Formats: sequence, structure tokens, C-alpha cells
Amino acid sequence: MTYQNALIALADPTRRSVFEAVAQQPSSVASLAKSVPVSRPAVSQHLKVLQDAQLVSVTTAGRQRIYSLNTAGLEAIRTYLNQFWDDALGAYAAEVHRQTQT
Amino acid sequence: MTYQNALIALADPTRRSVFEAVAQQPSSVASLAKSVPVSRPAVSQHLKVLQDAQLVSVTTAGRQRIYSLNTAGLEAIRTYLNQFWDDALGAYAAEVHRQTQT
DNA sequence: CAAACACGTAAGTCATCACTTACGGTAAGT
DNA sequence: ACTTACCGTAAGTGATGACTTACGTGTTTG
Repeated sequence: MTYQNALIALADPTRRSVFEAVAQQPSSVASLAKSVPVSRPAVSQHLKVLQDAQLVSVTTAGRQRIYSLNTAGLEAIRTYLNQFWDDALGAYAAEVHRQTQT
Repeated sequence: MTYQNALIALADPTRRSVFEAVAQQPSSVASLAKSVPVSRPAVSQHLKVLQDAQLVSVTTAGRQRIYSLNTAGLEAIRTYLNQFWDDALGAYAAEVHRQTQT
């Protein structure tokens, strides 16, 4: 369920930039807003989407909100993608079998 | 460059359904259109996006176009995501180091 | 050669979404 | 207490994109 949100979250370029910045180093919202060509509220909205997708986590520190990487969303995508590697192997085996049937 | 297109391609639900159907079994366009609640031209458009993202490949067979799984797009996403696991490990190590500094 | 099939593409429509400004609420500084 | 800093949310706008119908191209069949 969450891998769908994670894929949608990482599809947008600026939201992906925000995510990459958070992954490199836990940061506040204002700090993240400086590394991206959009307004601070826009960054907040992106962070909400990333949080729903379990790609980032928050911790309140005084009047700051420190966002950090959450691997749960990444794990969700990875397990989803692994399924297709099995499909690829199956298809390859089937092809080999077909070629062998002279 | 292609991992961005791959993420965008897999973000849409119906396009993801088309991709999953192709991964399970190489199919023609008309065949795929039956497994999804949209028109045949819509499926064609989705397949174009998937092909640009190197998630599917085509091979012409008579008047049919057989689409099959292409692991290149999947590989692109995987290597992109792996980078963040390294980030997570680095952040964890830094945290351990901080906790150790009494 | 004509008819039918499989498919891609063009053009247009409608909804979703990314972004902005404006506002309210909480925590720190003076 | 008053001001300043940090942040989330509401409302509105513009653009992107997913979908439809209509049409053109190439391939098989009668």
C-alpha cells in the first residue's frame, strides 16, 4: 500500500530534491527551502507527502521541525521491484526452454 | 537520467497495472487493453512512456506488437535507491558516534 | 484488390497537482 | 508581555497529464 505513495512521492523532481537533501543530512524546513527553488510552504507540503509515504520522519526540537530519512518507504519500493526480477528470471527460463525444444 | 522517467512511469496506477501485466507475460496491446479499464489508445500511450523509461521492450510480430519486460529501467531505480541506504548507514554511524561521545 | 485487423498518433477535454500568498499557532528572545 | 522566528494549513491559480474519439498506416485474409 505504501509503495504506491512512495513511487508517487519520488516522481516529482523538486520533491525528490527535498528528499535527497533530507537523506544526506537531517534538516529543518527553512534550511531545506534554501536548497530548492520554491517557497517554504511548498517544501512543507512536499514533506507531508514524503512523510505519508514513510520516506521521511520528523522530530520536534524547540520551534524547529527536523526531518530525517526513513528507510521504510525505500524498503517498500525495493520489495515491490524485486517481484519483477523473479518475473524476468521466469521469462528467461521459459525462453530457454522454448529454444531447447527443437 | 532514466531512473527519473522510470519513477514517473510507475507512479500512475493504471500504467503500473499495464507494466505488471507485461512483466507477468509478454502481450499484445489489444490483450493488455482487456485487463485494464481504459481504452486501447490509452494503453498505447502508457506503453510509450514505459518504453521511454526502459521498463518494457517491443518486438513486431506480423501486425502485432508484443511488449515484454525490460529490466534496464528497474535496474536504474534500484541503483538510485541504493545510494540512500548508504546515507542511512552513514547517519546511523554518526548517531552512534554522537551517543558515544559522553 | 478489397476488406478487416492491430496499432500509433492527433486533437480536445477534464481532473489532478504543484505552487503561490495569506493567515494562525507555538516556541524563543528582549 | 511584546516581538521575532519557525512552521503548518487554507484558498486560489496555472499547468501538467490521463483519457476520450477520430483518423492514418501497415499487415493479413478472402
